[in-house]
Amino acid sequence: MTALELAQCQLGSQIQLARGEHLFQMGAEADGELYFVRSGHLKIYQPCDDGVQRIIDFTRPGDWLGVDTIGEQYRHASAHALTDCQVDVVQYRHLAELMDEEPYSCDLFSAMLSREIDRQQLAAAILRSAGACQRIVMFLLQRAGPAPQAPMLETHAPLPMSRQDISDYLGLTPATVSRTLSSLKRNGWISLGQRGFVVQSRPALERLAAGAPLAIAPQAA
Amino acid sequence: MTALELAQCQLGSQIQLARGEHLFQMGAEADGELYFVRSGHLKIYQPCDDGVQRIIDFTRPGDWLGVDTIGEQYRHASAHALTDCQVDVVQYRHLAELMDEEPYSCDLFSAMLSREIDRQQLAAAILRSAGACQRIVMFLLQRAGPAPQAPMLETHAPLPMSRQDISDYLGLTPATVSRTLSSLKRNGWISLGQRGFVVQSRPALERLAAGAPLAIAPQAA
DNA sequence: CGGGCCCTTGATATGAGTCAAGGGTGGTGG
DNA sequence: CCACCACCCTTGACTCATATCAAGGGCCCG
Repeated sequence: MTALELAQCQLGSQIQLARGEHLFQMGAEADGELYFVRSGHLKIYQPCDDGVQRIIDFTRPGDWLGVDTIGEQYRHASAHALTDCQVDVVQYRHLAELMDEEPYSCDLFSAMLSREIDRQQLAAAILRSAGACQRIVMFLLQRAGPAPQAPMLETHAPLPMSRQDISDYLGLTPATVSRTLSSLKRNGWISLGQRGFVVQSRPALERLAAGAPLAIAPQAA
Repeated sequence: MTALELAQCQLGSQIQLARGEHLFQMGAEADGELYFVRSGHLKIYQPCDDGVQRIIDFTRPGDWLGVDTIGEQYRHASAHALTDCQVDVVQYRHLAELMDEEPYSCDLFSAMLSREIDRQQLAAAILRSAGACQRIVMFLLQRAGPAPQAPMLETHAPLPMSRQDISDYLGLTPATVSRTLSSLKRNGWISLGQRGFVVQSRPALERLAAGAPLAIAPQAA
């Protein structure tokens, strides 16, 4: 991964995206371009026929984009900036050349694609088996990242997408997402800010993610 | 793809699996082995804690297995033969060497992984947005493959997995799957055999897959 | 021929969706 | 700088699809 980062340091040009701009649109020429997100958040979605959009994924800094379109001519989805973003553009052709020269870069790239497959399989598994509350809590824990060193000090995690986007991504409705978040807040597990949240009891959330039921509105912890 | 097939022709050893055998188990050493299914059907699943198993995927002849574990030490899932199978074993290391020598083989491999990512994204999108009937019909259409040349001649498609497996894969219950299949049969869209089915009205199924509602038990076509 | 397992089917329960109204927040224009 | 407006978020009541529970039947295997 380090090598890959270095790779795109040298090979890629950089673009700035303002909130609301598109990195690419579904159906556009892919041109063998991959993207590496340096900062900011994007959503990947397919504009569905009836105006509704199907959210495929949200990116975080350090993610790659466009890896589902290697060897394909046209983009399968659109990428929309939820915040201002810095994105590196990397030609797949350049990576391929690098892979010819550097012996291990090919392994790194394959491993990256492989991890992406695994990530998608995990997401699908969650959609198959988990209920609304479980999905939402898992989503929050993913966004919050790994537990901080000092257990008392929980960090503020950004949540730059709309409830509609979240619900679409999780296969739910905005109403259900809102209700569940409110419940979590009422119980004191999390607190909600404008465009972010804070985990206040990671153990409780992990219990919920593991399948524990969520009481509707009791005060107890 | 042709090149990849050729590749594993020369590089891989072949194994025979009898129905019920495992190709590999979750947690086993991956050893950088990939698999190419020549014939037969397998299911990929994760043995969940409570004995229930989470179906990740079903393979068909021509599919690759283990591509989610490149660069990982241990398997993330188990592969179980639903029928007798012929599987080619390919060392990732050998593929990597091939990629160093043959200029385009690297592109083919990347494209294969990329398609796999896309496949998983599509599966997740279906789980997010489609109801029970839609999921089942899409599943059947996938299994049936592309429409045959002679529209009248619909072929018999195998369905070697149990209802439990299907329902788990689609995020439903065996009861719902059974009910829906019965409805489809009653309406004359499909016919069901022991371990397979026949599409009798592909247009009707495609309407359903596109979102048309399924009447409960009318006789009309 | 007998037994177990899976599939089918019915009745009922429940989680999530739908519809709808009210409130907060951010953005825009005066 | 303030006020208005639009959009999104929240919350409630109700509906509906799908899960659950349970019983009966058929197929395959021993």
